[in-house]
Amino acid sequence: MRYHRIPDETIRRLPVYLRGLLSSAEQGHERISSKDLAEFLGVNPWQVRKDFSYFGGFGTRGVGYEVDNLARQIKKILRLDIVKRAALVGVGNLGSAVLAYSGFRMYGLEIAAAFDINPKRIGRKINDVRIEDASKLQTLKRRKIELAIIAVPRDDAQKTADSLVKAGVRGILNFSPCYISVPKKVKVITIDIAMDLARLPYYIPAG
Amino acid sequence: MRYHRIPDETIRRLPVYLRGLLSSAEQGHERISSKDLAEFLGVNPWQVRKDFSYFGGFGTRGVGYEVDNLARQIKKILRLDIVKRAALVGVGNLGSAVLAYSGFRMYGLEIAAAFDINPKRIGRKINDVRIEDASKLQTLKRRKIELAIIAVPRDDAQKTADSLVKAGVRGILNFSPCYISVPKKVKVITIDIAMDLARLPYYIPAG
DNA sequence: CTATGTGAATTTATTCACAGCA
DNA sequence: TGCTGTGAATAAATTCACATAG
Repeated sequence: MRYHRIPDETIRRLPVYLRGLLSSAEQGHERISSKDLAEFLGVNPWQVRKDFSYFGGFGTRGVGYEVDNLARQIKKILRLDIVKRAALVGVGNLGSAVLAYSGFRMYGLEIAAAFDINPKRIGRKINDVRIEDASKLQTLKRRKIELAIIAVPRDDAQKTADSLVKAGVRGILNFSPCYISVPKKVKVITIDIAMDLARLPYYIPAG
Repeated sequence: MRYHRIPDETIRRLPVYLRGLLSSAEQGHERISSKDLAEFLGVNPWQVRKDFSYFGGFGTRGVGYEVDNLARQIKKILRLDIVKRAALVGVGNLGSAVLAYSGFRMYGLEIAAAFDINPKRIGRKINDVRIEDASKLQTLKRRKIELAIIAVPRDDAQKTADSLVKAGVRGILNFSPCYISVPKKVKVITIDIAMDLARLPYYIPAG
């Protein structure tokens, strides 16, 4: 492998591969070929191999990939090899669902704190996480929590992000349907549920 | 404008533009320039103009875009000009949040039906939608509902998708963390919350 | 003989620079 | 003059084809 910039799309796919590998391990497989992995995930085998090749390749020619090892390598690349803790801000409908969601664990992610401004919610516990007053967001700094999930109403999203950045957060998963502006060193990924649904009708020819 | 295939990425951005335009209209603006729209959404002005140019261009040189008209045009392209009804399958934590979410309306989308297999949930109402027995999925055909949201546990996702396809559904928003296989005529968009969060640490250099 | 790894070819998407119209 | 619209240039990503290693 020669020096390459890693394509962003490759990074986007790594968690997909990881998911497939963890499933495969669950099913007791020790080895998997790019073909089988690709099929399971709905992508192309050569895409899989190309993606891995950016990191030097993890397989054995003629054989395939060793499932556990590959999963471990990907976790390392994604910096998921040590458990990462995240804070949730906004424990409404969506926030509560996120807090109750069990799918983070497989990636070594843990929702370790939750915040809200609603006094009725503060103090309650969901999934062993006590909901704290959102005015205490600065405590994230000394708690060394650098990831956050924003699930507040749209009009509060930007100032929530500002507080999070001030508290040292460096990665934000944003569920609010708006663009949020942050310093370059902070990475934001926005999920807009309605927008994704809104894109479906385009692909459905007149009916 | 010459004949072009519309890039998929352009389609992906159209709902983003629409969101910006609706916000702009809300704030009382009648016109907007590609520069202002782009800034508001966190994209480049030339990207905005290029995207619109695939459809022939909607603006007036030297002036900008007429907000209402542009929003209407985009809705038409996305086939959101007439209200589209969607069914939700799986009314657990995430499903309930989706059902309670108010953000669909702005795109002319409506969650018009909800299904679950849990007898405790069947019959309950959330947001005026009565939860029906998931064995009644076939009724979607005569109700002319062609969009669906899957929010069931991972291991039920594929067979839920199969039932939906059988019921005539042609667009699926899948919240289950797995690939689901469908006929080519059906479009699936998968949102995997954990996966998106899992991608953040990569962008955060050692700390 | 099998399945990986990777340069090269191709396709797709972004960015630029400026012509064209109000 | 100002901002759109768009070919052309550039960059990025995907696909291919096959050499290579086990």
